[in-house]
This record gives sequence, C-alpha cells and structure tokens, in this order.
Amino acid sequence: MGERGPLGHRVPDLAALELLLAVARLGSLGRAAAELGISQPAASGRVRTMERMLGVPLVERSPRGSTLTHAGVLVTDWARRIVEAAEAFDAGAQALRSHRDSRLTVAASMTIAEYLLPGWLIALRAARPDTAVSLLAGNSQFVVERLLGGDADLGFVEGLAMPSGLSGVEIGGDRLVVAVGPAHPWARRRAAVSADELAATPLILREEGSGTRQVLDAALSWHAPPLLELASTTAVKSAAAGGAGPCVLSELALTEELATRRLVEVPLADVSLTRRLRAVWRPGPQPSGPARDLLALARAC
Amino acid sequence: MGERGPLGHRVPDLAALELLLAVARLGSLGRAAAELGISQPAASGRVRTMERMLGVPLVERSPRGSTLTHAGVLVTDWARRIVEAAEAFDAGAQALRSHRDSRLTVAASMTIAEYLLPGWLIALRAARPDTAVSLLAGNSQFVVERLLGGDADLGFVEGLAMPSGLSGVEIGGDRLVVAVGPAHPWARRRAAVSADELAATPLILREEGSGTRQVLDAALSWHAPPLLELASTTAVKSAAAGGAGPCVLSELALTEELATRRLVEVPLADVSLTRRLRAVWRPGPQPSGPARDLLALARAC
DNA sequence: TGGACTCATAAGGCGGCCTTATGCCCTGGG
DNA sequence: CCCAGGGCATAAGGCCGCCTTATGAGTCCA
Repeated sequence: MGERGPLGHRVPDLAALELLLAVARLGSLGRAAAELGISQPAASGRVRTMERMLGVPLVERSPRGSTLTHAGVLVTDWARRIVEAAEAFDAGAQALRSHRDSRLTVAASMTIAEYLLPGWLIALRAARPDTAVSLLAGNSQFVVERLLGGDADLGFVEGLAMPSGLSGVEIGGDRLVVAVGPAHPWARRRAAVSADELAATPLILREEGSGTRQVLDAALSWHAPPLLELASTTAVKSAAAGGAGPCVLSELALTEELATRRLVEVPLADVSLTRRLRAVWRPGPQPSGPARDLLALARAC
Repeated sequence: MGERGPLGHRVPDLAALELLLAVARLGSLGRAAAELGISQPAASGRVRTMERMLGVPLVERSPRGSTLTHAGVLVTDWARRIVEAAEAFDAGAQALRSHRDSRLTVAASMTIAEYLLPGWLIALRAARPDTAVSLLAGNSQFVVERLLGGDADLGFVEGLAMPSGLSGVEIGGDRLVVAVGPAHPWARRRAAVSADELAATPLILREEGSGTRQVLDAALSWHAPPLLELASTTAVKSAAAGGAGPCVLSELALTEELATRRLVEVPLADVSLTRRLRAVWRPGPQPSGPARDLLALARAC
C-alpha cells in the first residue's frame, strides 16, 4: 500500500472517464457508446475494465438502462474534474497548435495564459465554434512586442501600468496573496500582517523579473532578501506547503491550494498587492470580429 | 475546427503527461524514463507522440539533456492540473476500493467526500504511506448510522448541529454562496442582496433533502419556490452559468467557477449561510492511530 | 407472443506500444 | 588526440489490449 506506481495503471484513461460521464448523463451504456462513436460492447467492456481497476461496481445495469451506483456517483464527480482539466488542456493546446494560420492570434502573459485563457477559449468555442485562436505566451514585454509587430491581434497582460503605445481596457484584477503551509505559525494568526512586518520577513518568491516580483517590489519600498527564489510557481507552492516559509503568489495560482487548505492565506493589514489585468491592442479602432468576441468573454470576468 | 471529438484523441494519456512532468523536473528523457520504470526509447517515443498530437515541439533535445521549450512550459502547467486531478481521483478510488478490510474506515457526507477528502488522503499518504483508508459516502444520517453501528471509525459531516450520540470537533466551516452567470443582472450589482430579497427570488437549488437545502431553509424563514430543482451539483452550476438564475451552492463546489468567473458571487447583506464541518466519532476516547492522523490533517484545514 | 430495448459474451483482427539492440553525437578527461 | 560516458534516435520484433461484428439472454409492453 502507498505504492507510487504510475498513475496510468490506477486511473482509467480519459476515454473511459468521458464514457462514465456520458453514462451518468444518458442513463444507458448503449446511448453513451453511440454518443462517443464506439460500439456498445466496447462501452460495456470499458466500464467493466474501470470497475475491475477500482474494485467497486460503478453502474447498476438493468434491462431498462444503467444508473450509477452510490460509489459511481462519487467516482463520476472525481472523474469530472479530470475531464475538465483535460478540456482546458485541449483548448489551450488547440490554440498553441495553430501557430500562425488562424484567424485570431492572441498574445498573453504567463499567468493569464496558464490560468484564465483556457477557460475563455472553452467559452469561446461554445459560443463561436468556428473561431480558431492561436496563442503566443511570454512576459508583458513579449506581448507588447508581438502586438506592435503585428504578430498578434489581441494581448492580455498583467501589470501596474498600461503599456505605452497600446490601447486597452481593464478586465479584472489579480490579487497577490501571502500564504503559508498549515503548520506555519502565521496559519493560526488572527491579527493581520502589516506592511513593515511583511517587508522584514524573508519570503519564498518567484525569480527576479517575474510579474509577482514587480508588484511586490513596488508595494514594499524595501524588503528582506528572499528566503528562496524559485523558477516555477509549482516549486514555490511546494516549498511553502512544506512549511519553509510564507510565499507570495497570484490568487489565480493558489485557488486550488487555498480551497483544500494545503496553503492558508495570511491577512494583510495595510498593503494592497493587486495588479490590473488588461486586454490590449494596437491603437485605433476597437477590436472587431473574433477578437471582439474573446474580449467580451474576458471582460465578463 | 470546433470539432467535439472524444478528448482521448487530442489529449495525451496520463502516462504521457506524467512523463512530461518528470522530464521537466529531471531535465532528461532517460532519467524520466528510469523514474517511471520504462525504457528510454519508450519515453522518447511518448514525447514524440505528444508533440505530433499537439503540433508543437515540447522539449529541446541536446546531447546534454532535454529542457522544455517555451510551449512546453505552458503545456506542462496545464498537464499538471490534469495529473493533480488524477491523483485526487486515485486517492479517493483507493479508499473506495479497500471496502472493508482496511485499517481505517471513514464515513463522510457527500460534499466532504467529493471535495475535501481526496486532498486529505493524498496528504495522509505522503505522511503515513502505509495507512490504508476505506471510504463510505452518504448523507449525514448515513454517516451517523455507520459510526454507531461500528462500521466506520471516523466520520465527517456538514450540518448545523452536532449529531446527538457522537463526539466530535469542528474542523472548519462551509459557506453557501449565491452565484449567478456573468450575464445575469446581479453579476454587476454593487449593493448586497438582503435576506428578504433572496427569499423572494426563485433560485436554482439541489433537490430537497440535500445539505444545501437544509441550511437555506433554516436561514430563510420563508422562501419562494425554487426556479429549478436539480439532482446534481454540476447541473445546478450549468444552469446558473447559462443565466437561468441565481444558484446556491457550497463554496467548495464553486471554487473553480468563481476563479474563472464562469460564475460570479453575489454579496449577501444580512444572511449568513454557513454550516459547520465536523469530524465525529463514537463517544469515548479520542481517536487514535490512523484515525488520529487523518483527524490532525483535517483539522489543519 | 413478438418486438424493442437493454446488456453480456465470444471470436477474430488490427494497432499501438514497449523492449532490446544498436548507432550517432557531443563532451570531458586522460 | 583519442577514448569513455551520457544522452538521444532508429530499427526490428513481439506482446497485449481493445475494438468490431455477430449473437444470445433477460425484461417490458402491446
């Protein structure tokens, strides 16, 4: 037990999970099979394979259809989260793939490309199924260059100021959050942390040059040298969750961890670590066509 | 474009995604292959297959190792979310599988089993790799019965009052959130919604008998007949996101939607829709052994 | 009782992926 | 200067899995 074999052998593949969701929705193995374009015995076999893999019956077969068992409901909900993550992956990948020949090219800074854009692309595909989007991701400077160079039609940046030479609108805010692992003393702290106290505390941060660092440097006139400087968001999260110290990251990157309390947010007293999220484009007329559609979706945020 | 073919053909399988994460972490195809227990050519082939599938180079091969390309970094981050969801699935499934013969049996109400327990189980497995947990999921009544009947060692319930006949501690709170789709008038509303106004508004709700309904009924002495009564959390979310009306769900179930603004939270003025999350056990000594470990993890929340 | 619907089983075939065995390239040390 | 080592790609062969078609069994209803 506690074996750490590859997940692939203990979690059904995406096709099987999709099938399970379809069975839950349609109430019949056969109809689910038809929807996915496979034969009924294939569907039957896939579900059976899943049940063997999990060791628990998932669907209650009857001559009038199939319904989920109690365990099946639970498993289906967990499966849904995997499938949703896969849909976001797909939406992003599709934008990444059509590198140049698509009708709308978007340039986005990393945080937005990573956490927000896949959702918008899913929504866009639902609203305008025939819009192909291609995606360029980099830092803010990169986004500005692509727009000015005519390589991108629409950009998304996070930052304090509006990039000069571009038009744009604010589409939301991104709050930086100070978070600690549940075992850290600050996790149980009730009083908010002041700017001075935060500035004097060594923090776990992304490397110099990242958007996070810029905002932090601007908000805290002086701050202690970082406890750790790590190259990826994930590494920062892990270090903080392990109790190494407080980290500072975008709330977008921390949603999951905060919800499950792998990390705990520390209230701040007199600091406001927010940055604007902006859609930007070349000066002139408002974006039209597909760019306008995507912009509308993003503004709905 | 906009084709809705099965995801299985457009998203790499879990084994390939894990491999990509390993390559990112270890900086070499060969070492990643070794870690996953496959041969180096197999790893090479898997990555190549992924790149063909996505149409974008993901890793930069060199005679001194492999590093991620720019696109590879982005893809890896999306992949990580899939793998994390799969790990949660696995943790839950493992608990579900060992139905009776494991050392610790936990009974949990649905919301907790669905959203919180997988995370705890992952943490528990990290801290105590040899602890096998088995899981029974149902409503609060079911949890109480299992504990009193000796079928479970530890229970988790959400509810207003402490179940009589059991000991327990509060391990956190669950807030019910009123949310609407981005197009709904309430999404742009600035003034908080009062209890009276909420009570007079037809809402999208889970079916009668769910925990959500209980809390809502207790908080709003009278309320308008529901706009829709749906059997699953997901159906409620979809209806609300589509603009049908305001829904009421646990914030745990809404984390993702609120973060990506598929749904927007509506501020409430004078209503407090919270319920306690409690760990419960048979009266007597505090839980010991594996139950104590899990309890400690849950309390860290 | 027969038809329509559900699902299960059986047999056969195809494809994919993995392994082993190489070869090429680069680097660094003797 | 040459050789050893690490890293990746290619080729050939084999195995396993899964899918399809064809059929049977059970239930419900007219």
